Amino acid sequence: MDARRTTVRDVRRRNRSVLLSELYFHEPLSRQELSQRTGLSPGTVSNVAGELIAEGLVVEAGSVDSDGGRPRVLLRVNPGYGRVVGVDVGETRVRVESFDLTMAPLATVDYPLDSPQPRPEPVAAQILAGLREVTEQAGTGPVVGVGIGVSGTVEQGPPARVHAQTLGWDAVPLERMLREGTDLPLFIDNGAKTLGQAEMWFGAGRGTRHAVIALIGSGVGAAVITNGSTYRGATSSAGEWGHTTLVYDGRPCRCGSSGCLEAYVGAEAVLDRYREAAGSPAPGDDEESAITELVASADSSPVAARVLEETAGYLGAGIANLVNLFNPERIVLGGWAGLTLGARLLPRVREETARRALRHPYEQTSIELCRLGPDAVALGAATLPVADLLTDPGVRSPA
Amino acid sequence: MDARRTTVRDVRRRNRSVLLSELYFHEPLSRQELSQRTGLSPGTVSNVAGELIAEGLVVEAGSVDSDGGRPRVLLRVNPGYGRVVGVDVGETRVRVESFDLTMAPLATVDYPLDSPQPRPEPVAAQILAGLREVTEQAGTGPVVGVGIGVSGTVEQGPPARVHAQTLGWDAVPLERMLREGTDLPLFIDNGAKTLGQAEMWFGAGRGTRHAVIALIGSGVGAAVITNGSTYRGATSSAGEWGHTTLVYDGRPCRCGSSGCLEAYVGAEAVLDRYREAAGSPAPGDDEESAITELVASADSSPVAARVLEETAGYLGAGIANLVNLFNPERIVLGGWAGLTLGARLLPRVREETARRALRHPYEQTSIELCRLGPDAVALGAATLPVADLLTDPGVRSPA
DNA sequence: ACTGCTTTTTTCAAGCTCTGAAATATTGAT
DNA sequence: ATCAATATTTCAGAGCTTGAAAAAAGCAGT
Repeated sequence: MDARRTTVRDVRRRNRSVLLSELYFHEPLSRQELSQRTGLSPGTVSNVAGELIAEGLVVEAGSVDSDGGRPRVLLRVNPGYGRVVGVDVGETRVRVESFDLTMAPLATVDYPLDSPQPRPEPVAAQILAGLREVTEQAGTGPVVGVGIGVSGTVEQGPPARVHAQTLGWDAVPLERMLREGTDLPLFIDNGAKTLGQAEMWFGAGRGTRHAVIALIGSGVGAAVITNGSTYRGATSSAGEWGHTTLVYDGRPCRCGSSGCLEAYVGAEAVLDRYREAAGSPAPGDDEESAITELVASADSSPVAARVLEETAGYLGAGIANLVNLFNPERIVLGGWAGLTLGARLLPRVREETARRALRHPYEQTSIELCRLGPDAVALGAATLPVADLLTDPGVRSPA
Repeated sequence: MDARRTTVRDVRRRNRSVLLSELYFHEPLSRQELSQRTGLSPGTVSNVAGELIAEGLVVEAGSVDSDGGRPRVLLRVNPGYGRVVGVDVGETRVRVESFDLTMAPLATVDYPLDSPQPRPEPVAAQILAGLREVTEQAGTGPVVGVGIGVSGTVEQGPPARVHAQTLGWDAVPLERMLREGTDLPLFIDNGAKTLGQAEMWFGAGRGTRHAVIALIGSGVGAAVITNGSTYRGATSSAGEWGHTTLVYDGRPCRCGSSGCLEAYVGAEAVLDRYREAAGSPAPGDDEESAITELVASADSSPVAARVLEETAGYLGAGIANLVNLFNPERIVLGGWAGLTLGARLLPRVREETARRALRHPYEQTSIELCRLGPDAVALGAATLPVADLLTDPGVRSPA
């Protein structure tokens, strides 16, 4: 099927990748441990590690006793080998953040969007300005790459194009637009997917290979991770959980269809349902505080309690669908509304999911809350160039 | 992540696989064409092909002029290298079928199941008997492997266990039970998945890498193919489309939940809905003829027309969910009921899907009918050992 | 028949890569 | 100092692919 030849050189590429990845996620490690973990012979580990050290990607860092014998020299990824930048193009602001190679944050800038439906050109300009800014601030070493998480679906190009209904963007060639201002490697992806990536590397998804990060904000989205990598489908718009029909011919959804999950458990939808049930809007200046208020009032207000109870039902059913279709090891519930609602509703959501999902896949799944919060979109985006580096560490020029 | 070392030997393994697969799906091919298609140098192709020929996996088959020069020698996979057996453990019978390596059918035997809830032991005995039978009948060459498609979810072991609610099987160690009667390599999988595999190789899924085979029989299932291979999830029970909630708190489903897709578009459910609407059961002795009758009567019976129209709506919504979540290139509608209903309803189903799915992923998808019919479960199962052979052609002993 | 021309296959030295075994390095204990 | 215990490095050996050159196999014309 996959008619791609393999040469001896690919062997080295792959083994460099295996070694570096192992080190990245389990540092510090001695050559000897590395040999055991990767299955490579000590000779090869020594050889490859030497190469990586010479290139500056890896550094020796102290040593540790080994009862009686020569001490083990510990190796780590060199955080200063280079920097990566993550960009979060949200619905209200552009955030640009830089990190060292081990994802320690270095600098951040935020730009508010001037309109809820900003034109793409100024946004691209903001991204480029932010890029310059964080690059000039703290940190040394070349920028290895830039990851960009956008709240919309991204058609992987080249050049990548962005379709974002909420921003009013249709097939915006963001990659080409940025390309005019920078030569750095660019990685553009959907924001929900980059957030999912962040949870997989550093949050509640750690250690699993099959997970779904279910995100509830004003809208609803998901990142599906299968076999350790983000599931994209044919044109990388997979995972549109929010617009999955849950209530046939139910409430109208902003996508034009009706009965979508988002029309029931999205923050906006929850508040709408409350308003209809209570006859008056939920208190709070904005969606975010309104949801918080709603959850807080559940103990005293029967109406709020009922709306939340119903929400748990819908959400449980939506999650059960994920369980049945994807059979993940873990479902991670996040997004700002997901966290607020989940803090109270998680046990009920688990029950409702159990009631509706098939027993066998349900038993294989744990349902948990996100650990990183909704601001991790930029972190996850910055992860993309690092992942690329780990997958194929070798094409780039040494520092 | 994937801490697996690679050695020089893997290079040969992979290239053997690439070459053999290319040949399998595009034969006949000359060495020179093979070199172009795989990207391997002529020298390597010659070398690897020679090895495969010596082992009997590949044969030279005629030659073809090449204007003016030395004629090209055509190569093909040797159909007589060995045989494969496919088993279909359905709800009413066990079918065992043998094929040559290129999937030309050689022999078939059927055994009716003595009860709708047969005990596993006699079924295993029937499989083994069928295996002996088809092996002794037509065909020569050793049996390379046996694939088994079971109507239930299969927990890939080892040993593989089968959970089949309709058969009344719970964690049946089918692999171990068969192992006592044969030493052949066994591949056990869900019947919907093997049928999907058959459609991918020889049916409506050919040429795509991302597809969903949606199957409607008495129940409803699906096989999801991503990146060219069947999606299994963490414990290989992924793709349970039929028990996905489509109508929140809707009709009760035999799985214990309610509002499942299966409770609306499964053959049994369609007939139930007709009975409720018409006040009398649909004509026909069994489910299959009843569905056929129902479709046939739609032009004259308003009730039948309405039930079918509603079915198209539910099915369209269910398919739209697949489109949104998996973003496939193609949706293939099959199963005996799916084919009968689809013959009439396909245009309406497409419309309903379009109405409910997101525009972008919908435009990437074509919706078609199965080409192989529901009997291809055994064919698809027999495909499993072949796929294994193509992936790693080398461990086995030469013919 | 023989020669020249064209195109396909095979052959082969070179250059990589991993491995297992042996050699070397490093440190604490005697 | 010397020994013992480990950790690393070195190195010959074997397996791969490659690109170039050589060989093979027809066809056409003389």
